[in-house]
Amino acid sequence: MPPGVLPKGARGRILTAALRLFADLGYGGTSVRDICASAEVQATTLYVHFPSKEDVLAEIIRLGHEELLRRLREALLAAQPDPREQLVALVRAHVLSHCEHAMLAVVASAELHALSEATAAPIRVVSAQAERLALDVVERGITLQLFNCPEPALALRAISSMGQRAAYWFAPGCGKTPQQVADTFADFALRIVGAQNKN
Amino acid sequence: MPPGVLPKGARGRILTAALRLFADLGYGGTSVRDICASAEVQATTLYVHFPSKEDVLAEIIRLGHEELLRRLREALLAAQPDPREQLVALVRAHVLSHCEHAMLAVVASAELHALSEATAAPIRVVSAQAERLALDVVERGITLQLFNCPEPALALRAISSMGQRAAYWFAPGCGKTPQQVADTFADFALRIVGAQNKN
DNA sequence: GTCTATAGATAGATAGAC
DNA sequence: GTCTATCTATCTATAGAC
Repeated sequence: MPPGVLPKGARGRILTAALRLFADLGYGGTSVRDICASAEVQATTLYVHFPSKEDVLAEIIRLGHEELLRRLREALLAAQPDPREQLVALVRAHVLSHCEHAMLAVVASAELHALSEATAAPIRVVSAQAERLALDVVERGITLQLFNCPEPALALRAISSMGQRAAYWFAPGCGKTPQQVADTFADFALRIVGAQNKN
Repeated sequence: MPPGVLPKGARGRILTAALRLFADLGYGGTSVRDICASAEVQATTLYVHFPSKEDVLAEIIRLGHEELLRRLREALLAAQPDPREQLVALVRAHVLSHCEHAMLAVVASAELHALSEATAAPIRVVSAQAERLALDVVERGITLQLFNCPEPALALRAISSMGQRAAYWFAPGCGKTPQQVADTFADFALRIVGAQNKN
């Protein structure tokens, strides 16, 4: 879990335990009893802090998507105005977030379908804002003739796919550091959009 | 479901219904009763054809991975010996398979963790064979100095990620045909590995 | 907030008549 | 192979004493 967003006490322990179990066994494969046992609270204490098991999942997924959007915004703000640098900054932040908070990213994307449509709707808004950030950068790069990319929408799908899947295969000790993966995938993103060399 | 692999009669209907439900609700979110109702058989008929719900999932996942491997092998055999053509053929087959059998691909990858390790092991072997095909092509391209690719393992991760994720977002009527996606992603793959122009 | 007890529904799986 | 009936376990969620 990203630092600072986790409530203290039983509520925070429940979220942490639920995240780990949802990532391992899936939402449907995890019981409220499992979560409470892992959080070391009584089997019914979850209902003191959340109305239902689904609300626990919703909170985790919301935290996941908001954390990603926050990091993408931060990266874009700190980048030089050159679309190439902006794309590199976005991809690096995207990949790092997925490697460093792999379980959160997995649950946030794989279990979104388990939420009711009403619960998922505001989360989809956050997710759409993140896509918008990247689309604006790519379109500006094309307009400035710095990118040679006939299918920008598919290019974005491809680039975000690389980062999303990293949450599944990346593990500390897999032979790469998150920074190496982020740097390499940022280079791949530049190749995909057909970025001109800087010099 | 790919043609020709589906048994006739109740067993085939059960597999078809289970695939749709696993894709929509997840393995843990689907009950045996749901499957039988959707397959229009009695609630206990599933146990005539399968020892357990997990065996239904295992069969679906096995079919999914074997179908993908079959298509990749076929594509590679039909390709010119130039690593660039081979990579294009593999990526096209990979993307087409994931677009045309999206539910199968989603279930085969997302629910693999729901299988016991003993059941998953032979399926992982099939999956490893598919990776091997692609790795051999990329390494040969590097050896022949047709590819400029300092991180071949990460390049393969990136390329397979594009195709895998396509199963999630692609839908008939999304504005692209499977062929368009396949052609575009094959081009992205060439860009990622830094393929030299042919002329 | 934490405990025991338990409601009410549903899960996977089985038995046996036909 | 199909049906009815059902076993046993487990699920989410609630009630109420402390």
